[in-house]
Amino acid sequence: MTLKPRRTKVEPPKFNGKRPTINDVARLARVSKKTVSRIINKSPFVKEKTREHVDAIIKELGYRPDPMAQGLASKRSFLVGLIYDQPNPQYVIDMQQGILDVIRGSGFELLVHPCRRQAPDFLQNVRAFVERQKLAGVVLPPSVSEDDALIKILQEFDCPYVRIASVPLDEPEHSIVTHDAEGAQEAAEHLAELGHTRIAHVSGPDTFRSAHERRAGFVKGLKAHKLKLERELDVKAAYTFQSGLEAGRKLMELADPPTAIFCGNDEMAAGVCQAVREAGREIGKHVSVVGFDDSPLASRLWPALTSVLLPIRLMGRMASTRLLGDSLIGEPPPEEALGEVHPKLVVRGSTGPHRI
Amino acid sequence: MTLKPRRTKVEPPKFNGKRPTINDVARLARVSKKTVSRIINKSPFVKEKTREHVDAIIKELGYRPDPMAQGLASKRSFLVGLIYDQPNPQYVIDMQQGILDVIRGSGFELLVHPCRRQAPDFLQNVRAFVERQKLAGVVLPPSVSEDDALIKILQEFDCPYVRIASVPLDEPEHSIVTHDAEGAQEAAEHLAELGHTRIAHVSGPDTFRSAHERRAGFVKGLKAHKLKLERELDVKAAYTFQSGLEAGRKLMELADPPTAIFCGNDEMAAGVCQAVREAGREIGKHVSVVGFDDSPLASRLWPALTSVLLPIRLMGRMASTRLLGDSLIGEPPPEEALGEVHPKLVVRGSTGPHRI
DNA sequence: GCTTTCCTTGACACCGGTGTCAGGACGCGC
DNA sequence: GCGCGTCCTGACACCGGTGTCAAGGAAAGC
Repeated sequence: MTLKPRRTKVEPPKFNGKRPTINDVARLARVSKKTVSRIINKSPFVKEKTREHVDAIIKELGYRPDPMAQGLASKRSFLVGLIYDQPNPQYVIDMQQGILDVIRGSGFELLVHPCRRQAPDFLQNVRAFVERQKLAGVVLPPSVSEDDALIKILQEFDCPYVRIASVPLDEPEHSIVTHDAEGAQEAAEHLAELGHTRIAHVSGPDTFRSAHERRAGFVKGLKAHKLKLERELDVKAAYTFQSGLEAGRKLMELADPPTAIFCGNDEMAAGVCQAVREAGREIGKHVSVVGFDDSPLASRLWPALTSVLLPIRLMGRMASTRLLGDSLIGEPPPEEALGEVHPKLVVRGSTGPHRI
Repeated sequence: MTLKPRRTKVEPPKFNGKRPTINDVARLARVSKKTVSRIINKSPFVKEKTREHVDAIIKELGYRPDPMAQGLASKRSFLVGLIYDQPNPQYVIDMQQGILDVIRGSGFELLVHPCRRQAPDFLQNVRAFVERQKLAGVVLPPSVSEDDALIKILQEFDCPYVRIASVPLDEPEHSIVTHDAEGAQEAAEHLAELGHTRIAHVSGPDTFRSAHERRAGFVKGLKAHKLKLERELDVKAAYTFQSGLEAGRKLMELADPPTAIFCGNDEMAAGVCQAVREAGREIGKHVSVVGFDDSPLASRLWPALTSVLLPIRLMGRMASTRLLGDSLIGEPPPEEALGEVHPKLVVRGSTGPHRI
């Protein structure tokens, strides 16, 4: 309830009781409103001296352009859209936070638009959203980033976009690549090096490209150790806890159950852990489990989950930096200017050496 | 990758290659644009026949008013703000989802605005946000809902708001009450009825009213069973996993540690569970643990966490229903029209009878 | 010195709606 | 038939910016 006392309210000098407009600035600066407009838009065709003079008045008045008016006139808003179909709350929050890290203070705002890609009106819905809001750009995490029809619509409306994908796309300037396969490969090798040979995989749904990538990287990692993914140890699930639980039960019921399980994400890994326990076996001892995402959940489980870390917040920063580019004030930190990230395995208690 | 085939694109009849405007509608309907404006704003001063005629043209053209233009002219946008300072991702996601449940399809959109209430520029920041965007309304979950200075700013800009609070406020028409104390009381009684007498509490930070309420309700529940909260069993934490872990360790180091622990939220409960395990004791057997929120985390832990359920998504629906009221199409479901919710204890494996 | 060219600025229409207010149509009482 | 109130509609200015284009002034070329 008690907070530090705040600075006394800094009342910005108001004009005639209300917000100053571009007309007020123009009048006081004795220039046309068009010149003021040029200055707030950083047009290069303004004499240095004029700019300084007007900038001073702008600061004095505390003038800030009205986004609605700008939007109406220029047919482009200052809203960034985040369109997603993601079951994982932490992913969404981190992504939002990353985008906000970048746009904060730049005059842009974040509009969130969850959707269900499977819904029959998905495209109509997104089309209406994009068309009406005249978005400054949209960030597309998986799996919407993989929807070609959606991309077409965005192009049709000249709406800039950045796709976040697990593999390089044909338009690198509009994408952030996460190389999921590398992380999965690392996970497989980690388990193989612990001596496991009967290693199972619980994969995400077909509708996610990442599910394929993670599985493929995993298989590749196994192959590097002369192992392969047995058919009965290759289970499909849905990136949800419940589906992981069911997949885990199926694996535990096998005549010769696996001693290690790599899961396509942490939610499913949590479900698998529960199934392992139900079967009376101990995580990290009888059965090693690895997740993917390194969500907070991973460290809250017991034993804590070994998982593949994806720097989602950084990805959000990268995506919005790409999107807005020069519209932003100042140079972005170098790491944000990149277009790729690499997953990293975080080893915790849920994986341990194979016991005979 | 494979999705059900979608309906073929329903191309809305466009006007001259671009979106139809109010002028197009007016011209085709042979009325003034003002009359069209009246119709889209559901003004009662329009003859039934005129309305039908114009509505037909609107539908035929697929006309939708431009939110920017409406915003500029009416000085009010169609954006709903969610201003929050919440460490719990699941809370935020659920709240967002609840709001979106209601506004979807009504032309409103959701703008997210996380902030740190402790930051020196907190008020300036929110003020700028509200002033510039001319929000249709804002939803204020705890703890920002408890900030009187913030409320004043919103009133100053005539920005409608709904506060979500753990106790009734002095403006019931602008608030959703969650009665946290009831849930905490229920948790205390549950533990007492299991035979526990040395019951600890790990509370949230002072900056959250809910932390007080939950503690107070808990104490009340104890009192009903002639128990009281010992000073050494009353630990303050910060609603985070890490702080819960530290609080749990402190409790486990006591000469006479508690046999049951009620935590102000699930994150802290997860930390406490970990501390209990570190101390070599078993959850639900040697030490019972109860959380608050019933977040997904609760059911993913092992044993699953007994927790107090708060219907956050419903709260989000209620809040936005209140906010937008008549601007929404159709009647809201009765449950959403209410202004109160009541927490409910969900018993799982983390609590069990006291053993001597 | 005069013309040409480039740079800088402003006038004005326009973006797509809403607010104000005046005026026409209509029904009613006398 | 006239006056009056009610109901409905449209003309027009306006919201606060941006796009277009032409003009003014300075610098460069002859």
